[in-house]
Amino acid sequence: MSSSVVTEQVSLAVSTVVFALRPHPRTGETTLWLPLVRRIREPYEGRWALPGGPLKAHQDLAASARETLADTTGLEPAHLEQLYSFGAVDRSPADRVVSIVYWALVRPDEDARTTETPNVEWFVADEVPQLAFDHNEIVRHALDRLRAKITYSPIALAFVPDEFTLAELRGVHEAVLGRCLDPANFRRQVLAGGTVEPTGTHLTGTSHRPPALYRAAPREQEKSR
Amino acid sequence: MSSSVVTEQVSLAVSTVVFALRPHPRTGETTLWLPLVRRIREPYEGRWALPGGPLKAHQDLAASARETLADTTGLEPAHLEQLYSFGAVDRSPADRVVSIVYWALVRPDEDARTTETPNVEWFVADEVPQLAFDHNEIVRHALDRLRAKITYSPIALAFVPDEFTLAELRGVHEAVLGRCLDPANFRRQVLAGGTVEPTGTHLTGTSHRPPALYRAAPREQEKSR
DNA sequence: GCAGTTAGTGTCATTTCCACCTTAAGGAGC
DNA sequence: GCTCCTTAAGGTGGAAATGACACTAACTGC
Repeated sequence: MSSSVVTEQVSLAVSTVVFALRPHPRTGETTLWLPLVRRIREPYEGRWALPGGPLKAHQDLAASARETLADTTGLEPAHLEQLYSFGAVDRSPADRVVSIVYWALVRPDEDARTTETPNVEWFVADEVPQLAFDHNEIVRHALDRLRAKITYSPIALAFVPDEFTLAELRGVHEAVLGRCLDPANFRRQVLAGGTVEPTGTHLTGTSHRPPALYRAAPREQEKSR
Repeated sequence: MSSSVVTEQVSLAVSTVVFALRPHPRTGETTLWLPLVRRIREPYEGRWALPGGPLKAHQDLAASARETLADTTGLEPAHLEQLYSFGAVDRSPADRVVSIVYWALVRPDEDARTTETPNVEWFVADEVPQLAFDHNEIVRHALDRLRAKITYSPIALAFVPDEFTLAELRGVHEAVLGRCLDPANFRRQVLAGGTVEPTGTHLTGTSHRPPALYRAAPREQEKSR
């Protein structure tokens, strides 16, 4: 009977898909990257996997995601949001693990502060190797969500510094969606949305017409979902 | 030490918010209802709560939701989808419980087959009493999601029988959104969407012009999200 | 046949979206 | 100084989607 109690055990983990923007190693275009952690024990020892860890009893879900991120990669993302929970019975070979997965966005300045260790490495999001568990499926899920959400939500702001030009913001959209956007129409849409406001200053030293700087507008309410 | 192991324990439950359409007891307009289960032990003994139960080690998440639904309410929903996972440390007084919550839609025919017991009762979704745990917040979350999703996804089909008139389908949208829709514009949008196809037959015996019957079109691909 | 009721179509004004053009404002080179 | 080049910023017009509403069609009940 005691052994059946052990097999009835379901353990709970929290993992995170972290996205940052960096130039693609071959094309040079900015694209999505994500950090992976090398597994140092079975199952899937040696394989790359999403950063994560077991949920502690005294910790909220998002707090757990933040902690393991800080511990393993040194990152403190600007945006963190629950993605989905994965709980297929056979997703881990021996034991039963349910993973609550978050996804996060980090700014370039934060991104540069990543801990560099042999067991943490960044990959182009669309070219990740074969991962441990069902993590390839999870990454796919996160990419789909990010690309869908950027079209109707101002999350792109989590990718840019406090003050930014509309061209920078457009660059984020273009990198995420993987296609060019009309500068004029993009400008209109963003300004009409009311999610950004001009700082009144301009960026100088650009060898062409200086663009206006903007910042995130104080939002009155944010739809979670 | 052994007692600290006990407090480190996190248990995992799966609950479901089930929606069905029924006439409002006062106004008579069809509105959203959901079944609640009376708690028969502490904590929150006697309070109403969402149907749910602990996750078993051999069961997928959705399967667990289906099973507890069948056991407690006798329902087999036409649509079942993961909503969100709730894991605040203080959401259950004594122990630590993380709930993975699904939401479901049932057709009227299925709805009528509900098990009637003193411990299961249906409530108007916008008028639920104070519930156990954070279940009021969860219901609010599910309502928001349903109302958002019905505007860009053909989930309304999960509320109607195999063959239906466009007026019925429009009634579903109106009940969920709580406002009237223009019949002409609704028809155009639905037909342009390609999610339904005419059966070629008409509904007879209506004491006015017989409406055409439709069924769900075989969808090539469905976006999860 | 006529009234009443709902199904289904047509129309038109308004808005949004999208492609593209024009002008503005700087620096670099001469 | 002037011209060239590059990017910012705004304007324009056509296509498409949206929404309000009029109109015709088909049936029942009297």
